[in-house]
Amino acid sequence: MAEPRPTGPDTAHPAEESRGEERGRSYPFRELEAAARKRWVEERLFELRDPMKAERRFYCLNMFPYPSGDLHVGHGRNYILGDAVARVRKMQRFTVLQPMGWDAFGLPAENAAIKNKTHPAVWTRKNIARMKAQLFAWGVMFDWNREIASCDPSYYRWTQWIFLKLYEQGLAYRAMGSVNWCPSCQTVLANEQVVDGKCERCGTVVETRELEQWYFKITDYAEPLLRDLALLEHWPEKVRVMQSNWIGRSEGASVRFPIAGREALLEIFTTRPDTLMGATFMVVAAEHPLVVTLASEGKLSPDAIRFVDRLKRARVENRFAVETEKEGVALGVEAVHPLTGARLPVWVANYVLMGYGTGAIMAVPAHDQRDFEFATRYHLPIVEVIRPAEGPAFDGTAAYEGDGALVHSAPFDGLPAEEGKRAIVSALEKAGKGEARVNWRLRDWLISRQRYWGAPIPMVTCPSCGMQPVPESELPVLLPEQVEFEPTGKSPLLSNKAFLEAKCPQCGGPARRETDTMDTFVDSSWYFLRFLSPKAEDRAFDTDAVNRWLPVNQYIGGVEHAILHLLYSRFIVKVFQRMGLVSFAEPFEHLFTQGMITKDGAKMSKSHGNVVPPDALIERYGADTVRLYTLFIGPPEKEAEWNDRGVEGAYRFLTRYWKMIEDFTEANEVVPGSKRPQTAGGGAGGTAYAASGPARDLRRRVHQLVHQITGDVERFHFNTAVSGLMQVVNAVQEYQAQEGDLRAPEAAEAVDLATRLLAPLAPHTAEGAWDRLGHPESVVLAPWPSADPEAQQSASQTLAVQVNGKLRAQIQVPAAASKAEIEQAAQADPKVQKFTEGKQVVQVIVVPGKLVNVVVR
RNA sequence: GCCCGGGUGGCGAAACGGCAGACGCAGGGGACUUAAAAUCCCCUGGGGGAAACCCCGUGAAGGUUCGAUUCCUUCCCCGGGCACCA
Repeated sequence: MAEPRPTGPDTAHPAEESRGEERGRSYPFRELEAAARKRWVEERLFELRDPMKAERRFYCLNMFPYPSGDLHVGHGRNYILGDAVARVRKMQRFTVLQPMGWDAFGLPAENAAIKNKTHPAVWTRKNIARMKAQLFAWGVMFDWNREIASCDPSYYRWTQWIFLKLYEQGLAYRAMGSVNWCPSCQTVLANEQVVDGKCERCGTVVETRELEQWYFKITDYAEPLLRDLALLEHWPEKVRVMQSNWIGRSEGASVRFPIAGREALLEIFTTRPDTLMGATFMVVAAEHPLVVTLASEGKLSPDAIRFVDRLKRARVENRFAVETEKEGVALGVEAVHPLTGARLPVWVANYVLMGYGTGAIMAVPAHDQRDFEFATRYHLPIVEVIRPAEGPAFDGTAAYEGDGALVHSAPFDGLPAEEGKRAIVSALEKAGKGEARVNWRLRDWLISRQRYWGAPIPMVTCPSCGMQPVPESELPVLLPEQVEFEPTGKSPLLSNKAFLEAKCPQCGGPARRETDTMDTFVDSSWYFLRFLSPKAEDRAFDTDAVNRWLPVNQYIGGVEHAILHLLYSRFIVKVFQRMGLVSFAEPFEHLFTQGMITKDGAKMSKSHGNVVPPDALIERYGADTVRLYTLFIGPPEKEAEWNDRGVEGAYRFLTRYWKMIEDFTEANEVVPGSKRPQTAGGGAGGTAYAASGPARDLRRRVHQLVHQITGDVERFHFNTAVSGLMQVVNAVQEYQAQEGDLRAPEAAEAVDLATRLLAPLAPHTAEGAWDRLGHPESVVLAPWPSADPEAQQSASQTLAVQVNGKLRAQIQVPAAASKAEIEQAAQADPKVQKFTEGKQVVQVIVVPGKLVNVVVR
């Protein structure tokens, strides 16, 4: 994947004369864009040479894409935002790393390959070339020397190495379990890849199967993963909440109920140990070991057998339907209450899930609505044990789930619920029947896939030594080229004999290679570390460079990765931190999730037929127009509707900007690319500025806008930054209309500032303008302007005057006017007097620089 | 059900508690042109008025405040996340 030369893709457009269209003439974007990109590549302006030499580093990262083929304008938003941020930081004198890579393993390549009878590698490489050319055409500049692709053996070798490290730590294990099975993709899926009971990829309803699979023990890290969300203050609140919900911590108690007449214990988890004395029966899930044991002993009633079978089948078909009425069957066994010794019947029911807690609950119908409904239906006893100090208590029509004090719970009667919890838990501890416990919703990460296009899991099974990891020195375990990858439900790698045969690393005897491949989320959980040493052959990543450059300063991507990718990446980094391989706890400092771009109210997709391809737009208006419109369309974190007419507006603006540059250079006889001394620089000293008049007004306005735009860019408000730039050009135009030319130093300064502000947003046009303005250096290297606070000041100020909060007049006062003078001027205004006449002025509020409010009665 | 967002002109949207609608799109009028395109100028939230001006207006209703699109309470609608989670 690595390019030997520091060049962009060779499909870049040559400067081409516009065919018949008048557009290209007044604003020659084709020539400008070709020349600018050529210059950036030739001058290697976007390459990070030595990571260890960077003084002020800025790591700007876009989530690397899956190479699915053509990019549309929605994808573009992501890269345009990142590019704008990177360019601003560069102008602010940061050493910037903005790399790009390809999340290149995965099912679509395989499916496309099956359809088109090509190899997934061929399809993937073709798409990468295509997408790279598109990115280049957008003027999005990455450090292509650092390009990586997760399907490249030089990369997945280290994905396999990571697997081995996790295996060494006991964090990778193989186990039997209920797994999500997609019958269409013919593979297992992680919990995170199942959305509304359907396969995230293809939308097929997912089935549950009992299979032996590989897992990463992410649950070991549940606590730090949750706790450290607090460190991510620069992440959107929304994403942190989603992660927090997904990890799902709940505090409560683990309680063991002996089963009458058996050795077995029924262990449950509850968040309400205070209601222990109100437990009147027990419920287990259909898949619970107790049910399995009873079935194998032939002790299940025919009713129970039928019920359990039906439930299991229903779960396969529609296990996510919540509206189902609560149903169950008594198992014919009894649990013994750990504190009272009471006998509680054990039921199996549809509303208890094996996947959470222990798959068994104590039912407290008076204080849990689900238990209440079940108890009512099957006429099970209900005991009230919590009663509020005031207000409605349990009344027999619905469960009371609120707070209160314990009743019918001797010897705990009268205790407030919180104290009751503690007292009951300690009583359980004393009796050896339970203890306080934290329960997590998070499950282990299922990483094996029975598909071809992924990194092979580096394990072998030896008939005499058992399961053995492949030694590091033998990595990578290469993915064989010759396989049948038609999905059969079994790994395609089984079809390649040569691949299957391995040598046992322990005894040297014949062994069999693991044929599952890894979930592609493993590939993407560490790629951001690889960019610092993308070609290293002796290690996954360079610890020193990574410690210097991470956490990533700005990570940008779609909110659809809020859970999966971001959680896994955080997990892997935490594992590495514990191993001493990295010195930071979190991989991404600032996270920005951009909104989707829709067309005709829907997400762009081939099936909707509403995809807006960028190529024709770039051909017609130029990349800068597309960039500017994309940034202007709305707040970047929000969804936005694409509007072709809006593109015209951006084009018109750039045309006006370009006319401004031409008028300016003509009026001042500037020679492009000359070393002519600059007319003005951001607040350059020694330049004589007019004290008043249109030139002074222009300067003030422009400096105010520099201030505004700098703040906008800092806060990702690119839409208002573009609007601010439009106002700069409008101000210059108005000035020109008034004064007739652009020869004043204030005009020169305005043109200079406008160009530097434009540089990150419409970089090609700004580059061309910068050259016309006489700068020998690229605008990429120009300093970001700073607003002169003094220039923003005005000699007089316009204040709004309100009477009782209603706007009534405008007054002009000197900037230095005192509060008393302002009050007086406001009350002297005839329009104000109209409303204050005959009334008593109670109070006058003066907001400096803004308004005056005269309060009358 | 719980937790996040969000509701502002014809449209995309602006607005540290301080002049609601910046900037742009669309629309209307005009200039230039034989004409069109492009470009430039003016108008463009609703109502009243000849005008000056006045009244209303940020999903709804209340509240806090000299002043609320902004803060608080309740409710309605839209988008997203989680969900028989014990």
